[in-house]
Amino acid sequence: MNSDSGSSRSSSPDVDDMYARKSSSSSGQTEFTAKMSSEHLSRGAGAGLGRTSPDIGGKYKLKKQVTEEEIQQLRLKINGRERKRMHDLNLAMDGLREVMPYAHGPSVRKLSKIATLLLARNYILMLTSSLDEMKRLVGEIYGGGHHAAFHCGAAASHGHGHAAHAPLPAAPAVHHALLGGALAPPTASSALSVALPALGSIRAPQSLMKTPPTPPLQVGTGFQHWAGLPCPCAICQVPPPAAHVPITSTGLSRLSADKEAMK
DNA sequence: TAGGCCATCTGGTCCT
DNA sequence: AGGACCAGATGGCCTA
Repeated sequence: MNSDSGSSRSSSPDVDDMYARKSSSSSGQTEFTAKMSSEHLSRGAGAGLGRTSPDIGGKYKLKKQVTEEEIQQLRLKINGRERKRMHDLNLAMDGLREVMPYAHGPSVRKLSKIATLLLARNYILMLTSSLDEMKRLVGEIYGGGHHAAFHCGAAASHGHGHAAHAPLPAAPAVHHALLGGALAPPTASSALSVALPALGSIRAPQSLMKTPPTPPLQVGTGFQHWAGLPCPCAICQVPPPAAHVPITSTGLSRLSADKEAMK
C-alpha cells in the first residue's frame, strides 16, 4: 500500500523481504537492529540506544528459554503488526485527503501528513463557521426578516451545495470559502493561503504541485462558485481569525517560513 | 547538498 | 501474556 504515488519508494514491501533486506544490509541502522534482535533480546544487554530500562528479552524469556530463531520470529510478528498499524493509519490519512478541498490527481503532489491534518482542522472550523452563519440566516428569514432572502440569491449562479442552483454552462472557477474569498486566478496556492490564514502556515501548495502548475481545484461536495462573481456573503468569507488557532508548533513555523519564502 | 517527509524497527507503557 | 499505542532512532527518497 503505497499512498505516496509520487514517490518510487515502496512503503509496503513484502514483510519477509523487508526484513531480509534490513537484516542483510550493512548499513548502520540495519546492523544495529539485527544486533538488537538477537543479542539484545536474548541476552538482555539493555544498552541499546543508551536506554537503561529492562530489555524486551526479559519480557519474553521468563517462562522458557527462547532461541534466537524464536526471538526473530517474535520480532517479525511485532514488526508486522506495527507496519499494519501504520499502514492503516496511512489509509485513514488518505481517506482524509480524499475529502479535503484540495486538488487530487496523479500530477499533484499529495499533502503531507501534517498539512493534511492542518487543512482538515481548518476545514472543519470553516464548515462550522459556515453552518453557524447559515443557521443565523435561516433564523433571520423565518424570524420575519426578508432582507437576507436567499443569500447570494441575486447571483443565483453559484450555490453552497444547493443542487437547485444550476451551474452556468461556462467553465466555473470552482472554489469555496475555504479555497479563497478572493476570486483571483484560482491557483491552489493563492486560494488556500487566502482563505485559510492558518493554513497559510502550510507549505505553499504551489510548491506541492508538479505539472501543470495550476490544476483545477476539486472541491469535495457541491461547493461551487463562478469566476468573476465575487461573493460578499458571510458564508463565503474567511472565518474570523479567532476561529483559527494560531499554529505554534516549530514545524509549522518552519512551514510558515516556507510560505513567506514563496512570496 | 541540506532539509523535508516518510517507512520501518524497536523498546516502553498501558490495557484487556 | 499478548496486543495496541507511542515515541525515538535511523536510513532512503525527493526537492530546492
